[in-house]
Amino acid sequence: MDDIDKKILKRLQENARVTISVLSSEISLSMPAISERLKKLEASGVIKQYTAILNPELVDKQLMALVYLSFDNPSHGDSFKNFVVGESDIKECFYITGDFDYSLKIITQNTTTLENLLTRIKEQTGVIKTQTIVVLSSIIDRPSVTIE
Amino acid sequence: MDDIDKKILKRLQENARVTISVLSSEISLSMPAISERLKKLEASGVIKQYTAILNPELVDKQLMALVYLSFDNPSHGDSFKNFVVGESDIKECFYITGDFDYSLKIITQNTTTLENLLTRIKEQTGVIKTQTIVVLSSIIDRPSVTIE
DNA sequence: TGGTAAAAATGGATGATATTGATAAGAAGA
DNA sequence: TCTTCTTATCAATATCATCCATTTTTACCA
Repeated sequence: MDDIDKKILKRLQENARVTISVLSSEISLSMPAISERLKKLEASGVIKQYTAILNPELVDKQLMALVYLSFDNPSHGDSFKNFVVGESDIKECFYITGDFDYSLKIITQNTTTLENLLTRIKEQTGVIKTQTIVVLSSIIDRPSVTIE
Repeated sequence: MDDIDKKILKRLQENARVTISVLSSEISLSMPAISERLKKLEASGVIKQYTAILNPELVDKQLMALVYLSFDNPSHGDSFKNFVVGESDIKECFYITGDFDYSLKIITQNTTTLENLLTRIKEQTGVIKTQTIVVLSSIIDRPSVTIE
């Protein structure tokens, strides 16, 4: 991955719908050259996905919360993973160091839907401790890793 | 925003580089109609951004950490925000309820770069307490909010 | 250093895709 | 019912992406 690839990635992070012809003129490389590099970046897995970032308030997801939880023993990891994958309002799930085992980021409609989700979480077998923190405001929320 | 708009958004979340002609045939609506709806969704701010999600391991960002911090009084919010905006390894910064004032999600190169960033964070005026949690593994990491 | 093979870039032609403008269909309100 | 606004379609044009043959560049090794 050289400087040209980094320029392509940086541009696609800013705007994933940028055309190859625009990339071509900005980077001063022919369109087929850009196109081939892009295909390789996609095939190699450097680019995981192209996605549209939506405004949460405008699609009726007004509440963000962070939930931490612990299990009585580590054997419940697989079933918990299946649960988490099926809950579309759980946006992040990390296995972490510290007092808790997992951290979750939840983006949901309102306190009612949060309450229901928390109930489902606490019903998972092996969950012995949870802590919920409500996000009051988002200072920054950058997608993914960035190329310098 | 009707069902057709939701279909467009859902598809763009899956793949932000999907062409209008593909959307047109999938949704059974003419290309100009899709194009116009898309422009409106962009102009209204429902679509905040199109971005490429990169593989952190393949762009040399191997370490994720969650940092919590408190201020001695609320007056330092503005300067802290400026600081956070300038630190590209800080991916999320939320003002939160609970024992701490802010939560940060950091994606960085290694323990050395994390240490340096933590030092800079603790140097911010008014910071009286921090806690750092290292992410061991990511179970799920979904971008943004989703349309059902 | 010079020669060779592999990789990457270019240019022009072709095919696909997007936009424009004119027009028609459908819904809401007087 | 008529008007008006919105949203759709169609056809033409313009733009864009891909393909393929050729050239240039890079990397490697004698």
